[in-house]
Amino acid sequence: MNTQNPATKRSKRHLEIIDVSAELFLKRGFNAVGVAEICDAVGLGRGALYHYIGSKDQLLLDIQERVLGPIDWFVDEILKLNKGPLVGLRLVSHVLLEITTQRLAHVWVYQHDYRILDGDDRVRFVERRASIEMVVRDLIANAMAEGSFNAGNAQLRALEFFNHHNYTYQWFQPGGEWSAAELSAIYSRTLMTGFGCAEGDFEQCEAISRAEIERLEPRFAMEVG
Amino acid sequence: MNTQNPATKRSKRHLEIIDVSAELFLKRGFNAVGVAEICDAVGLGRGALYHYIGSKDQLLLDIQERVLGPIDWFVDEILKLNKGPLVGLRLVSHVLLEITTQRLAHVWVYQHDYRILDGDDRVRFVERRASIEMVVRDLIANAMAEGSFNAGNAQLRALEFFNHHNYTYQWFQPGGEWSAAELSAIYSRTLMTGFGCAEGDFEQCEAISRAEIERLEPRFAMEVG
DNA sequence: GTCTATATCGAGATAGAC
DNA sequence: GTCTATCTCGATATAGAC
Repeated sequence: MNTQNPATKRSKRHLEIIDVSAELFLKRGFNAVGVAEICDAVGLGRGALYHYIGSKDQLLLDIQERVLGPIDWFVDEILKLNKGPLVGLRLVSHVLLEITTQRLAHVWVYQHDYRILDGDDRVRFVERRASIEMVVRDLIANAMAEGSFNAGNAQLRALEFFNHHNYTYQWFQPGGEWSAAELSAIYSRTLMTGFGCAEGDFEQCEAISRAEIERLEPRFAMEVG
Repeated sequence: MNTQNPATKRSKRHLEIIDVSAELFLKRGFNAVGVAEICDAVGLGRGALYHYIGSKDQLLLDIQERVLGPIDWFVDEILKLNKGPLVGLRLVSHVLLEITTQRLAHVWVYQHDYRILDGDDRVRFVERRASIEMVVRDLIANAMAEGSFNAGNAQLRALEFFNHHNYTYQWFQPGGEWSAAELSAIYSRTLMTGFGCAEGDFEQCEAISRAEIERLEPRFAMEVG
């Protein structure tokens, strides 16, 4: 498989197909769902479907883009803000969980079916993922340097950070007991305290972060919607 | 798909096929690997392969058994030990990471391809997984009750515990920087401290746990090997 | 136990009328 | 843009000789 990067603006219909497909892939995985099933779900014949999607593999890339696109945007905003490493981490936590909950099906596919990619698509995917991981690692290294966290291996701490967030899609239930905002606050407290952050520092970080989240929210909603 | 539960003792050859298959599924997923490829990898024709595996779906169940079997065994031992909730959690952490690192390919398949199961197989799988989760939730509830952890929602804390552990297979590299034992110690410290556990309590738990791990190790090796 | 040949099915994708 | 008919391929599984 080797597919072009999607540069074109997608029609409303195309977006609908992408989102419906993600829901189908969620249940049994990308490979187990046939294009016939997608046709039924969106109410189109084979010909019309292929007119939009190009290929089934391209559909996988489009689903991934709807995960990584908003995250990349938000992470850029975080770096521009430059409010210190603790706030930075708290905001990364926020965006990871917002996407997990708002695009749950897409995240399932993103996390599970990327192994189907090969060639340039695979390379691009891995690089993009690595760049977000580097941002987190650097934030953690800065938090250690300024004394907010205990000294330690920043790389391993970053892996712990992603562990803690990236498994959430496995059990999260929309309309259940917890919202993304609540989970982010709880996860961040557990992690930062566990990394040696003082209570007072965390509370201060929490207050600043909440204000920034509120400020960024409308633009983020535009980006995701 | 609906497959019988594997009750029979498996031959050495059969085990080899199961393990080689897990390695193949690791890279591109269960559905993307054909039986032809498995035949090539183990050096058998179709007929001989099917003589051992019964069906490709049964292979999936056998792989899962090689993850859940040792975990169930170890968790039973932990409950029999009854050394308090902190030690219990520390030992669950240990076994989860030992299996993740010693059976990395199997864990990939276990985590990724269980959605292919349906009917009774799916039900059994989910129930088995839930019973381990309940053990952890109860240990956490006990830790809260005895004051070792801050008060809070034990269910959510259990989800955080599994988040932190169960994503490790995604990035763990055999022969890399960290061993399962090291990761377990680090994860447990992060989580317990993050859950409000005092340093001293954790150190005491750590000492007891290490002794128990050493004591159980030979029998665990038998179980896994 | 192991082989080869084959049955049977459903997959992704395309052609070409409308 | 959308449809139906069809192409081509590779999948799991089985049959039956050795």
